[in-house]
Amino acid sequence: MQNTGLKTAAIEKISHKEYFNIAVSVDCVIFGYEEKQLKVLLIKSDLKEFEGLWSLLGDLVTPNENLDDAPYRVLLERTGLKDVYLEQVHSFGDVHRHPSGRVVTIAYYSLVNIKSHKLNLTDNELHWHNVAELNSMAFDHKLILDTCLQRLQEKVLEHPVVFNLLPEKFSLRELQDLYQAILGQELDRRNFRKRINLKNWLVDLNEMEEDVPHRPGKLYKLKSGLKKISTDLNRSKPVKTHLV
Amino acid sequence: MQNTGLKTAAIEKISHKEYFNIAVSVDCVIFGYEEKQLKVLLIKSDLKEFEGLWSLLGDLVTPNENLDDAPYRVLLERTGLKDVYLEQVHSFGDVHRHPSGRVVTIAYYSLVNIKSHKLNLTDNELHWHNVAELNSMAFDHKLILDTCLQRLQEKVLEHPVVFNLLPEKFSLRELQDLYQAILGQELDRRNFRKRINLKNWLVDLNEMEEDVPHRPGKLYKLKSGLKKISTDLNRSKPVKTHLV
DNA sequence: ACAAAAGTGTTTGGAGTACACCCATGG
DNA sequence: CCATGGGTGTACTCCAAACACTTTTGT
Repeated sequence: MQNTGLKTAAIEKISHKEYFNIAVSVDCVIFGYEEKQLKVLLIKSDLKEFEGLWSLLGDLVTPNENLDDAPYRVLLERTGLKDVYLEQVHSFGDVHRHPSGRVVTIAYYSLVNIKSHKLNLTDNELHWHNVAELNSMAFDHKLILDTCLQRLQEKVLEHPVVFNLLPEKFSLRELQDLYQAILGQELDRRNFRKRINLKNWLVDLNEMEEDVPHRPGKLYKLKSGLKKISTDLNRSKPVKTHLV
Repeated sequence: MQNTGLKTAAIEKISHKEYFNIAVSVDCVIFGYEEKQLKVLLIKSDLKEFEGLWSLLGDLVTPNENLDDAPYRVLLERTGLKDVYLEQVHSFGDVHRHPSGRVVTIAYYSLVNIKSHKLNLTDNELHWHNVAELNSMAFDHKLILDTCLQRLQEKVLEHPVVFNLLPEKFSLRELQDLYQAILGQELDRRNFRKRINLKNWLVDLNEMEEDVPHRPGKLYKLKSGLKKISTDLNRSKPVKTHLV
């Protein structure tokens, strides 16, 4: 083969080395649910510039880990949880978004059951915040949170993901409360039940709630086969056009 | 104020400098439309590793440009077009996705009218490819293309974006052909027209097609106020729940 | 006259929405 | 018996889908 004018990757790397000067991070919007409120797990910023403000859990991507593995690592390190639901949402890369230097961050949200990891967050400066009450945050993290919440709101309408926030067994009332917390609006009970029924996501356990101060409701669980945990790129169905 | 244990950004930068070792690029899936086929603008790979394969138009993000500005720059440099429609889609960052080193790329798609920039692509190795006929590409660009196409397919169902691919004036037949090319399926003419009518996107120009070898159709244009060009984060309406 | 596409309407089914009453349990 | 939520059905409207004939123009 002659000299074709093509360059090898090795040569290209040399010619571009001044560009390898941007850090890449991931930020995780870790959603939880408790007492009828959607929560997000935050940490007190350790940067002087943002003293007193809260920030998302994130970390720089290390040179030898895949981008999509980084948020799993962050989750594991911070909450001890594996097999969480994670979805990549959006990248944020304004020049001055981070005071330490040029950091492009890729935002993910995850859904975790608060009860299942009460343990790991006693010592550090981690706290669950009510999403509805959050105002300013460190960096551009409020924007990231809003973007992820919006994505979650769209997601839950069509996909059975909220079950990652609930215990194994739950009543329809609990499920409805959760949807209301995520969507930020009240839903009609009868229509909600019809709609959930149509989705065919649930199995009736033939068990009842206990220790409730009123008539107990039936308990359900997510139908097996509808994997709770999954990543983003799993559209197997064709596009629903509504245009055919 | 005492020493609070907080670090300044400058100090943090020093402690993390070994991480500023990943390059960030953007890759643009530039869609066009011609002869009833959805096209994508590609360039012959200049890397020996991918000799003979085609790749998306992309570039490294420079240290002093905002992430979302980078794809505009790429578009401008490659096609001479400003004010194109651009949407950020997804980030790809597997460790070995790029032979030159660690490169995390953020994928965007854009919609351009092929006719409006015929000029700039004579010299270089740029060509419009039929999306439906593309198989292997350089890097992970086939995956990126597929992801962007999927996003485009979802987008066009609800948002008036396809008009960026059409001339100012068009017939409903042309519009339907375009939707069919994007969605990869045939649509019923009567239902399609009803649906488009419901969307209320178009203005009837009271003009007719000319020089067609059959009965001419009426011409329409996009209603003004429905800006053709826009970026991603412009959801003003609340979530449509279908659950209230 | 023929070819090619424009233009148009009806019927059916499914799903969203609004809405009100009785039931079961704990206190 | 009261409070609290559980559980249910109907009527209406809107939209998607399937489907066929007549009209207009160029050749």
